Amino acid sequence: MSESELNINELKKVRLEKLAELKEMGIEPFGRRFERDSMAQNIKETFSEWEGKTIAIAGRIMSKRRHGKAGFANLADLSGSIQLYFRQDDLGPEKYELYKKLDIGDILGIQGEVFRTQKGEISIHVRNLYYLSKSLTPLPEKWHGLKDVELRYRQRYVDLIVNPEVKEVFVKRSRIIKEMRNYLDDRGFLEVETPMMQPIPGGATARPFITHHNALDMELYLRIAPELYLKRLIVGGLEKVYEINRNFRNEGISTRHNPEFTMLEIYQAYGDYEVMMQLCEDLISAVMFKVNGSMQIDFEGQQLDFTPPWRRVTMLDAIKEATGLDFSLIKGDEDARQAARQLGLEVKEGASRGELINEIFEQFVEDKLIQPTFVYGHPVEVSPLAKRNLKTPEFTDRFELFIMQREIANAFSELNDPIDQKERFIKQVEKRAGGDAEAHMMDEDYINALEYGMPPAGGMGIGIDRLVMLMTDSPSIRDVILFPTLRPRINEP
RNA sequence: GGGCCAUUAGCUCAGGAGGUAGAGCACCUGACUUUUAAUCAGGGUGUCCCAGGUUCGAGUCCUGGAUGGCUCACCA
Repeated sequence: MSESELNINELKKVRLEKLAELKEMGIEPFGRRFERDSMAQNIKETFSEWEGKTIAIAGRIMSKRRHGKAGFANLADLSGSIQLYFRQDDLGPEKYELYKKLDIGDILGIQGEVFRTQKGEISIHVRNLYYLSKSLTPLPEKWHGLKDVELRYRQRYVDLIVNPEVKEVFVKRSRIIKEMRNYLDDRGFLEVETPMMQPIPGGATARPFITHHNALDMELYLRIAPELYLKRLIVGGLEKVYEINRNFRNEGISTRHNPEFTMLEIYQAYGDYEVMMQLCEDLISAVMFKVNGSMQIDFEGQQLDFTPPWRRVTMLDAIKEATGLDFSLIKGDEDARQAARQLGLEVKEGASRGELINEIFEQFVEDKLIQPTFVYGHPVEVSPLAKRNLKTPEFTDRFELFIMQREIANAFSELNDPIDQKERFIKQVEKRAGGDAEAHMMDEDYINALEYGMPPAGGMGIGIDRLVMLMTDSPSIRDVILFPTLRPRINEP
């Protein structure tokens, strides 16, 4: 006997005995294909059409109430759950014995007639039952469900079985993404796939995961963003492209950060950041309406209103509003450092005006942005891939969408000047040499692509997980990712 | 990575001031042919997260560790 068999608990032993008994009766406990013709919720919603009819249904036994020679059980499928009624006089002693042996968690195929009990519960009067899968491990308690968050994330399959609201979140997540695809496909955008493993990880400032390719004997990085590849496609003439896929960032984990997360990135040739702003507002509000049926949602007790148009404010105006500081009057780096110190910020040696503007924004403004708000006009220092603003070249044509203090989208007019781009890469490389592990690496091939000529373009990234959090009122990113990253646990299933 | 908190039965949780382990659900035995958190009678199934230490004695106190949650830092 192996150790795991020795350590098996009593509850499991009982089920293994039942399994053996089923086999002795000639019943295969792990069945095969079952042709079902109905779903639980559908039967309940349109009962009059089903009453008295014989149907076939399949699902998992979630509860059982036996009364001597008759009894009930509840069967759950994807749609919901429905009550089953078993009666020895109708089933015969052999099949009734199968009912008696049922455990909560077993997966059955059922044939029977739809009816309503004396107490009014729509039910199925079972005529035949087929074991499709015997459950050997008992499920958590029916009333409280599974609450232990660690177990919920580690064993999401159990979470999905016993906590119906979890299933709803992920069904909704799927619908949100589907509606995004519909929206973009309808407007002529082409969905593409670009490398997840990149020799130079670009398109964002973040630490990458490093891996190694044996045959090529080279380091590869899991992508931190698809941006530079998608823009190569804009150079190539695909004009309107998007990608919905995972990014990987080797950084801290929190309620808003998972090492792998899903981004939607969109690029449109001949557009700019204002086109993207419009697209962003249209896209998110359209998805919101299709999925939620309303432009208002509750998030952690806060009413959010997605009705367009959304507020638009420059970063400098937002700072002025929150702090009283008018950076249009604070010109040099030294004056900026002085102003930042007055706000109580710890100012790094040599911090530039643009960097400080960004820092002040993050410190004093972000947490005030509750309703959907576009903040635009970011300093060029923190926007190495964005086009400069024509009138104020120290700022870029860039915006971020904030909802509920979180950055949901980031977009800009794409920098298509290869000479400017190269200079900005060089600045990033200098920062990197100075110890900033998140600064960009030089990407010569990307410069090469730009040198062939990239049409002016607008580009945007939308964090899908955070949007799903908002739309499903989920406090943690782990609630919207089926299998969030956790430390592996030894000696546990 | 720092701070705070948590970890007890399959699940949800109690365990006062250190005295040798509890409840509900689940499970097992029996009764019950339209119940529904079914009911009734009986049964406790445990590495009290791990390793040390203090003590006559530790689920409880101390030290270290593991895992998780929140939070700060970092970021999207």
